[in-house]
Amino acid sequence: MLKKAPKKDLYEFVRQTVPCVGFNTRRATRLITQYYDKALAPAGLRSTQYSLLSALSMMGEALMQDLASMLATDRTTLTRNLSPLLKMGLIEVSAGSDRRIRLIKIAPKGISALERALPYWQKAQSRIVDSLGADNWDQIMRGLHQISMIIEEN
Amino acid sequence: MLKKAPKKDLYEFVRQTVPCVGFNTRRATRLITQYYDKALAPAGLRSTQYSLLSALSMMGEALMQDLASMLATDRTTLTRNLSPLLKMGLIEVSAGSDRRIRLIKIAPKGISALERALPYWQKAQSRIVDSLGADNWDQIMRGLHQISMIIEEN
DNA sequence: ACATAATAGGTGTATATACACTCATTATCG
DNA sequence: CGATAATGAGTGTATATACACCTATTATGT
Repeated sequence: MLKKAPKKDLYEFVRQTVPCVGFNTRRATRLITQYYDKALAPAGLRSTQYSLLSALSMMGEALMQDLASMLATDRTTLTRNLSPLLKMGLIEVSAGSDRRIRLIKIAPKGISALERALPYWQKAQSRIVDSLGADNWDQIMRGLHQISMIIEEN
Repeated sequence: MLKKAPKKDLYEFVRQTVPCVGFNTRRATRLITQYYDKALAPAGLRSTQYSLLSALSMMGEALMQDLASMLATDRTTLTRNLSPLLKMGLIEVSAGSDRRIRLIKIAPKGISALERALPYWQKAQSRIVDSLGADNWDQIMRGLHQISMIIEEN
């Protein structure tokens, strides 16, 4: 029954029968991640890796915990996410005066990688934002941040 | 600098400096998934598992591919997602007349698990939707479906 | 009928994600 | 100053995710 239904009907079906906030955001995010992963593939980066490098390029040197807050990932997830970037030489890790601390920094090779990836990201991004309209996207993004605040403010 | 900033400032910072659709949806989805995972933990289910059982309870018997379309996951991801549910005895897999096909069905034990989880889900869900307002959430959800359509219609 | 296409699904591998637990280092309090 | 608490980070394990590649079965064209 679902097999032959056009995509649009499937969306209606899903939207009307699964009201769960988690289900719908996760579903959309899977599609979005697949989309950006494919778009960034020619630059040799995955979505998460691009985001991480992007965040690092804006933050300068960062502690694991600051980065984890920024990305809203678990601290231990970040350790695993950094590992392929470290292996590729795109980031650098150094020790602070407090010997518990690791300072994470984007490496020159990481900056090159970001620059190489930028046009691919831009193309993927604008195809979505242009279709949505900037105002519409801004509304959605604000909504997502509202949800984030509701969750974290507890 | 980020360390001592209140959460609200962090959101503003993130929103203004990382415009990426993928980054923002993934970030919010991480928080949302963590939230539902915690909420559903007393019932012994993760978010994905609850969604899967939920979808199955609505679809009746389903092919792998229909289920994959419904959830917008890769076919092979679904195989792995089903495995813990199968191990817990919450779903059943049978063969169709076409011997390539696997028919997936929720098991009686799965229905019980869903029923046990429902009040936990309801509480988590309404805390978000009540805070957002139903109209607001509906807008966001429509926005996410719009993005999904833009991506899949290509 | 047989060679070839198409279809349904699984495995190997790599990354993404988080919890429970652990280790090392620093801060704090008596 | 020394015992204890707090802090910063890593590992073990399990699930989530998808791509490349593979197997088995069915459909199709001549």
